Amino acid sequence: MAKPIQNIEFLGDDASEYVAHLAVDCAVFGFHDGELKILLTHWHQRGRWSLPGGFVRRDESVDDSAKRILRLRTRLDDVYLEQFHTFGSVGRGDAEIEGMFETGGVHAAVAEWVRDRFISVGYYALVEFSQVTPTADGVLTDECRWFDLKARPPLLFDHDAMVERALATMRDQLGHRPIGLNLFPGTFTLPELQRLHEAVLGRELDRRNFQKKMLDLGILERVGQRRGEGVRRAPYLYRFDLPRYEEKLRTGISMGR
Amino acid sequence: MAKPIQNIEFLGDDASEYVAHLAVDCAVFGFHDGELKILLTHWHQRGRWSLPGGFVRRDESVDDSAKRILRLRTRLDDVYLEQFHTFGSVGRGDAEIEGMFETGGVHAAVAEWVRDRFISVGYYALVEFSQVTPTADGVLTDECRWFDLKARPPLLFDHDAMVERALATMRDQLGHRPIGLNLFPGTFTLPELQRLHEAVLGRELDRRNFQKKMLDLGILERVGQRRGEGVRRAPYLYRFDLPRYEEKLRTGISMGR
DNA sequence: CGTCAATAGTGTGTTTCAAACACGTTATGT
DNA sequence: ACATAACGTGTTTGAAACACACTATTGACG
Repeated sequence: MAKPIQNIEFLGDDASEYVAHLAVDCAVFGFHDGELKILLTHWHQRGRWSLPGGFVRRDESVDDSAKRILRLRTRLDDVYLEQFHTFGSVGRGDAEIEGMFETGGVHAAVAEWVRDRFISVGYYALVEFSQVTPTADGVLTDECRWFDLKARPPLLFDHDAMVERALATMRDQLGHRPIGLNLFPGTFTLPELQRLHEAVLGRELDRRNFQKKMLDLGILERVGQRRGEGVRRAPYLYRFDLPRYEEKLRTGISMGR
Repeated sequence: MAKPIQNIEFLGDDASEYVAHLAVDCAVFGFHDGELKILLTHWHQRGRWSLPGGFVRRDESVDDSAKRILRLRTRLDDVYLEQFHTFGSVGRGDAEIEGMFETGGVHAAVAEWVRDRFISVGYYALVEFSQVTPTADGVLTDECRWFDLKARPPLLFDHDAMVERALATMRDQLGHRPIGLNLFPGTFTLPELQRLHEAVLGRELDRRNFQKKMLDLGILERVGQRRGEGVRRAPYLYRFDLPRYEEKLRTGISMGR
């Protein structure tokens, strides 16, 4: 095992700027090469991965904490973010934290603070894959990168359960908000959008009904034909018609399941 | 205004048994006389009402806190309980707490603790109206009783927003879990069940489709005919067929909207 | 060099089932 | 008998499931 952490400067010298017992973890989703991706950070002492997380400053809302943590790990502002569940078991992560912090050092109080009981508020984020610059904090974690959701490693703490819950929430929301808007750059094709929905739902959809439904919503605008990259017909490119999209959000979208 | 509180024994002498900054609030729903009811507690210093709430003990999960708080206010065990959202704004409830606690007393440290920033985890509960014995804590609150959801008073803190969110969550769940099981005593009639669904959804449903759907689920069992209470035909009584109900929960219920 | 197979996308159906809506019947008490 | 509310059996409508045909692109090959 790697040596215990002594430098916990990122918390401030005495952690007094942060709300005790409270953490935020983010399930950050992207979409690339027809696959749903998730952003993970690597804990060098454990040699294992977790969701990006952080603590709540005394002067910011929990929502704002999530935004800040996300900005630190992705270098992105204005990200689509939604709280999905709060995790408050007694033992969550004790085993993983054990031995990770120096108890006798200058930051003994901070080590104590970190090893105390924690409740974590879970958020999920939808981001444009190509816009993200994955960034580790360099203290607890030494690497931050995308994983294929389906091929992700087992995670630290209770983060596997968090991912499952985040996905379940996304599935529920998929009928009410077209999450493609946040995951794609300006334009995309209907087959891409469909693959995204399939990845979230975990099952295949009927192309004809899917296209009918999406186009009938009236929030998509065809912008041209994409140059084909292989031996096949080129699909049309679309973009979201933002005014109509906002209107639909108000009246309540229904995109079935 | 009433005099500040000095006796905060319910927290323990120094609040050290509780997790700082963390609270739990419960939206407790019942159903009676064809109306959806909510349980509220009255703060005598403020002369206003709030959701029943409490703090998280260091040795219990947040879910268990909610169960304990519920037991204290309803005298009921084994209640259907579900977390719906965590509220973490910076200013939530500052104005209402201000001046409610004695600062110079024996419990100065506790007063400090209570007036510090709080994040609250919201739960909603579904209970059998007639089984509940509403019980105030007698310290912060002097009364606890049912209100018609539609005729509830404006609540303290951010509890109005909490109720709205709890209802929104219930509406989403209504399609997946037949919440009637938790709100009714053993037996009930289909018109009653429909009125419940209508109260949650906030709109009327078609009786014929509703009955068809509910009966086709195969989780209801007709047990007899109720004596009519007025000038009308008596409706049939039903009860949930628990084994089939559990089975349906596994395979995933769909009751439309 | 044309055409054909392979691939992936698009367009227009029919069938099937659930939601919306109409109408008639049954039980009960005044 | 009539007023009331519950119950039962429809038809119409719209969305989901599923079938089939057409289009565009490119590389292989006679």
